Amino acid sequence: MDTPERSQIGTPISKFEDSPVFNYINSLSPIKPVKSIHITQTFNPLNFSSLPSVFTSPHVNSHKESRLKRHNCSDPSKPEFSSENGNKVCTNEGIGVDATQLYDKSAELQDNFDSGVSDGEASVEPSSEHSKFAIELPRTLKYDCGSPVCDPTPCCGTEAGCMPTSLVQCGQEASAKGSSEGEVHLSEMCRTDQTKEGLECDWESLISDCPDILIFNSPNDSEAFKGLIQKSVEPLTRFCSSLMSQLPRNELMIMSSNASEKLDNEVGMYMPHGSKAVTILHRGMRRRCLDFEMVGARRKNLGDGSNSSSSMLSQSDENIACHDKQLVPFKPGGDSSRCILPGIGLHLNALATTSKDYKIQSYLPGSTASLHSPSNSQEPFLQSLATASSERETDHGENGAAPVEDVSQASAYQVSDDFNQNSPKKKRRRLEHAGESDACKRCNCKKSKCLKLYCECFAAGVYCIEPCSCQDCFNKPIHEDTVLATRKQIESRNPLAFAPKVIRNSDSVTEIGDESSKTPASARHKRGCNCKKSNCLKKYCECYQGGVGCSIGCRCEGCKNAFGRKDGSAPIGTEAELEEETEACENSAVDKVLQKPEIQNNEEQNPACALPMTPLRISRPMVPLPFSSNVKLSRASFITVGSSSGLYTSQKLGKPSILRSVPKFEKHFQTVPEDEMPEILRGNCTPSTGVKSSSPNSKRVSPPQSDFGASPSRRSGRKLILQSIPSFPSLTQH
DNA sequence: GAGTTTGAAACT
DNA sequence: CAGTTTCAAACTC
Repeated sequence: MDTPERSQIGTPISKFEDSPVFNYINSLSPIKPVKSIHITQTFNPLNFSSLPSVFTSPHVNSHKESRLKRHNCSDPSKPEFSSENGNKVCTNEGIGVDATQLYDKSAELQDNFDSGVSDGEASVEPSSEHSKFAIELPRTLKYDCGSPVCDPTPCCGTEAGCMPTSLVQCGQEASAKGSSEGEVHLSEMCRTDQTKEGLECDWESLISDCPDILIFNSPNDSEAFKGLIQKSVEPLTRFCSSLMSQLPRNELMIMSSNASEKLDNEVGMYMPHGSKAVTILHRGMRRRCLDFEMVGARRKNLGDGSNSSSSMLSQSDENIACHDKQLVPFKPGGDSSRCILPGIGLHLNALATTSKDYKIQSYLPGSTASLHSPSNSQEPFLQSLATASSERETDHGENGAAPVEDVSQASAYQVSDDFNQNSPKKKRRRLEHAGESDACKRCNCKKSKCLKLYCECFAAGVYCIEPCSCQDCFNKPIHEDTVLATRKQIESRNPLAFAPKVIRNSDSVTEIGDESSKTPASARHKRGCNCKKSNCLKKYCECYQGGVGCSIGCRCEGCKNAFGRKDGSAPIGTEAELEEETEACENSAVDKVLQKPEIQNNEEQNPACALPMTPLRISRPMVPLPFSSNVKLSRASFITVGSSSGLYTSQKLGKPSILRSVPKFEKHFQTVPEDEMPEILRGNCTPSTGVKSSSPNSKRVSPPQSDFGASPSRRSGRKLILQSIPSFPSLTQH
């Protein structure tokens, strides 16, 4: 349905005109949709018609295209699109683009929309240029309208007409006013990493945010407009939600806080409670990840509306924030560092990354960041958008064995998927052997339907994919509802269930001098292990698997964890860490071997990574760690969502660490401005508390919490923790 | 590749 | 909260 309509749109009138929205817009705008034709053409083929195909297989479909786009655009030099709009165009696609570019792009896109669809008030700009972009638009639009969920008719039809206008206007304004300014209504626009934008938009917010832009003859008009938009919103939001669920692994979707919230509200049914509509997939993630955020955190943003950079709580928010604020400031040349997404994977949400100073490192707690890359920082984030594919390739390429995976992952997950090996197991092993097991693990569930934490995929917050050899798998986009519901259920039972199991201190990386910090010891398993026979020397041990030492929180027996034994009596604090680290150092050659990889990882995680990554760097991390920890972490990080509980935990714990291990984390802490801290973190976030209490594992988690919770200084502690995220150090306080 | 071991997750 | 069962990964042969 969509397709035909859309295509027709190009032919100016036809059905499109019929849509109420369209009509409304037309009435509003002096300009007539002559140019719509351009758009139409573009849209028809690509976007709407093939929606199902596009979304259906997140893994494959979108990637291919995205990939192509990326390549094309990634190259700034490429003038193809550039010309007038050129850079912008590329930006959309190319992740690598600067924030500014992105910003511009959004504006352009909007423009495009205008020209293509209805000019509405935006009319101001000449559409001629837009036509050029039209080509690209379709691409972007694809994602938008394609979704089956979305009502083709209302959604697409209207979208084309409506969205563009409103958005365009806002975007134009923003761009016009100030690209320099920082404020960006553009942010309101939705974007996917590559070019797919416009997925979701908060119409209301747009309208409210861009009062200047939108001109209504009368109050009634505005209301009417809203109404129209609203109508279209619902399907749109649905579509978005579905879209998100189906986004290709590498895709990054960025929404404004408002938009995201709206989505959440609208799509609540689709999204897990408190989860963010925004889905962020990063390199590490090949699959779509659901980002579950604390709603509360987000709320703040909402309130902030335009500027509240400070309040960004969730990842998505962060992202948004970056785009909104930071991105704008961004210069192409760049401070890559500015918009640093703390850890992409992790709870990005929890971390508020607004400040430029932030270094990814701090955030990156081991969780996500660690992953391969440098992506930890926002910059990486941005880069990733632009260059995700390239990076991956690089990274893995270095590994040597991994290349296949990386490559595949990088640009097209499909590839990896396609990269069929005869048996799933083999595939899996292959990958693992490649050393990049981390990239993606595949599960082999038989009875859990991949809806329990037994399933690594599910636990990681990712859908199972072809390579999985699971049976009766429900962990697929098709069963999204079930997955979300189950997830929710599990989270209700244990808020930390989806938190990264291992919390790492990324700080170490920052401080080059400190090798000790780099040691796994700095990281700890959130709950600790309970090993009895493995002596914490095998992967059965989650601590060992995660490449971290055991801590007091562990209930293991006969612990011989190479990364650090739990000292029953020893305080966990910094000292403990030091001890552990020392031990680790002392460890036999084996340990050393093991440790090395870890260190490397840390480095990668390190904020430094945020800087443009050199292939070397990338390569290092890529090196297969003896432990798959990286992998898991990476995954986990993405997943985490949830509740961020992990973060919270770490935070609480972290406090103490700050006191003792000031040197390590100090920097980070300093860097972090309170303003930027998420509400949750700042305040007594109930969530954290709740998490603690609720968590079944409270055993380990709770201790630190309780201790800290009592302390008045909590706040500061949290801050510190957030940045550094040393989970266990906190224990030391005692 | 099949079977065993292990410990987390889930259940009672 | 503790004990038991279930489950799937890790490991061994």
